[in-house]
Amino acid sequence: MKKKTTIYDIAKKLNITAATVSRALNGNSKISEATRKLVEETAKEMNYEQNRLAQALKSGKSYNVGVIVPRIDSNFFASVIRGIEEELYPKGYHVIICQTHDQKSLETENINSLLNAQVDGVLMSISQAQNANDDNFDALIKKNVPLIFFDRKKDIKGISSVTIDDFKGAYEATKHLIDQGYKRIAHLSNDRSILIFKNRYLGYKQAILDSGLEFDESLVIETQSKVLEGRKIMKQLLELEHRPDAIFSSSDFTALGAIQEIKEHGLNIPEDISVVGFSNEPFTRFMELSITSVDQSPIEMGRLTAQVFLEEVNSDKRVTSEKQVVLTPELIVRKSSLRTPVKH
Amino acid sequence: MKKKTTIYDIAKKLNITAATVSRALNGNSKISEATRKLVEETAKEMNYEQNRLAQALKSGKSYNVGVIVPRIDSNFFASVIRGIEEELYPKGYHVIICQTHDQKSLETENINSLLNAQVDGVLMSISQAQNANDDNFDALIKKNVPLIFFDRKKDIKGISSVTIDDFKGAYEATKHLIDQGYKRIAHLSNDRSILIFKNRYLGYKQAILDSGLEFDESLVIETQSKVLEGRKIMKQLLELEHRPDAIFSSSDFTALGAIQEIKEHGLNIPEDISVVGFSNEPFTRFMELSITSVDQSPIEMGRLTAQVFLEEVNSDKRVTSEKQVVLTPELIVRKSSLRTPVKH
DNA sequence: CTGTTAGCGCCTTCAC
DNA sequence: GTGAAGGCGCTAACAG
Repeated sequence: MKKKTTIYDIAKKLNITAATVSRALNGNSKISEATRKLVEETAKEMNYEQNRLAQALKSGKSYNVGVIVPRIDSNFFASVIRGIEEELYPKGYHVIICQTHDQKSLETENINSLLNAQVDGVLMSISQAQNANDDNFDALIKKNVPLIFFDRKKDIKGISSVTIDDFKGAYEATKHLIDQGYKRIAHLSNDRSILIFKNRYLGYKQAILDSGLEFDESLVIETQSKVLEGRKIMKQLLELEHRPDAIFSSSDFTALGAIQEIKEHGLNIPEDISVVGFSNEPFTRFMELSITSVDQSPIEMGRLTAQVFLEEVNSDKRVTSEKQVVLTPELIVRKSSLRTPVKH
Repeated sequence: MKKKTTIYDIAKKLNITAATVSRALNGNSKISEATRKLVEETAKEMNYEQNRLAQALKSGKSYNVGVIVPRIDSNFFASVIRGIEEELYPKGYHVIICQTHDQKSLETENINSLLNAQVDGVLMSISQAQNANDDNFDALIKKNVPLIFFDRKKDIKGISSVTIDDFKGAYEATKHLIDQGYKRIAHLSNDRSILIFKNRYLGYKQAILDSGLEFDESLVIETQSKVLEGRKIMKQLLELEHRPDAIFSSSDFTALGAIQEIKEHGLNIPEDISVVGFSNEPFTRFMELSITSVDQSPIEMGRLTAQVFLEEVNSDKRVTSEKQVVLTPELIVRKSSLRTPVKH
């Protein structure tokens, strides 16, 4: 690597000290307009660029934040990340992205690795926990590294979070099905130790109870957010003596799998069985049979998460009580659940 | 943040110097087994962790590498990134991911930003260039920061790359169509100043010429890798007096758009029009009408890219000639192009 | 307003 | 084998 110019080089050239150069470059108020200009010009002339590593060492801040998600190849997480970046880049922060692939071991590894890299904070969506994995967060909390959950959170005292109102989203999705006349609505759930899935389940349940329909726990099935899992589960449901006439899935991917299976069994959607997903992944719109889903405004979620982080990192009092931001979901009705077909 | 223990703390406790501690921890040979053990134990005991910022400042290496891609919410790029991570994490590197969203301005911004963060290298897939954007790379090259292209590359002297044989992939895809008896094959291309698209075009063209069919340049259309673009273009093609009977698309997303448009016009796939995409995105498999596509083994591509980076960064002679790794693509035949339907 | 000094945490000669 | 000293590049406290 070519030798880079430092503030000393500038100082020497101008017969002043490095400190002065530093001050001039950092907008310190106690500096003459003349030298400031001079320094700035010379800096540009000499192609000076601040060494962030040195600055980081000095300040103890790396200006890197870690973002941990289950995976990045879903539009939802990719969009949240985009929102985070949009908010953080202008403030000089970089984002290090880690994927857990829903494995606890990777989650642990990622956290340690980020800690080791001296990140200034960690924004994360937790992975599916085979068992409680709170110890993963302990390391962060113990070191007082700002931790903020988005979407998939756990309730931990003092930890802020940005989520959507999953209960409401699920409630409305289920109510939409009920309003259409469906009576036996199954719910494809997911690991309910993760709050979003728990809340979607509760919203679903409440909608059913509120409508006076019978709530049948056996129609609630926990699975993973994967197309093939959706197929597998749907297959079981179709073999039921008294099969469901509608599906509310906590994931678009499982919903897609369910749809495939339903069609393969020669049934029609939404006439025989109606399907609603969750997340509003782009493919739900692009399918020939477009899928009704719940939008989570992921970019907004990312921006808000970043903002909460910035607030925390810029406040000295580290004992601030946590902040819980909750976004409102939006049901997007499409063909897969609408008995009177609409154009979309 | 709680005060972290440094090598000085360990030194003080053991009545030795920080230098000795450093040596013990770094596996320096000239150190007694006794003190090494002692130091290691005390380090663990005191919860010591190396401050990577300090080490970075000292060594001039940040152990961060930048990865720049057009977007991360496509399975292809997400998978390449996964491959890169798998290779780099064990070596202590972190990956900073940047998206260009195919905008040149963002590409420039990202490069500068990464440079500013003192990354040890940049692995990138270039964005669609409205005009030549070589100056973007100049900054990197000038600073002697290892730059490695994957997938979307430019031919720049001294810059290594990892790609697949796009010509071959396109040739085989086109040949597959020809073998099925299709005679008027259109090609949905993309910015051909990017080599992958140029090569896919050339492979397509060669397959047609080799088969004795007439090559019609008007059936080659440049567009963007987006579903809606695919629809738009397909609409135009369908209005042609002598419309094509097959489509070879350089992108799965455009292929999907084309398929939607074809269906909407009441035509059958693959009977009336056959469609082949490129990239083997998961949705091509999951569609009811599964889409024939060309697999690019993205994870492998990521791993190889990372390996090339590691080689470069670990060799002193910075004037090594570039390395060009080329992977072999694989055509995955599915319903959208196979006249005798198969199960998939 | 600007110079001096010191230190962030680590590593690497150079001595002994 | 280990200690002493200096420096990576920058900034902040203290002088003046």
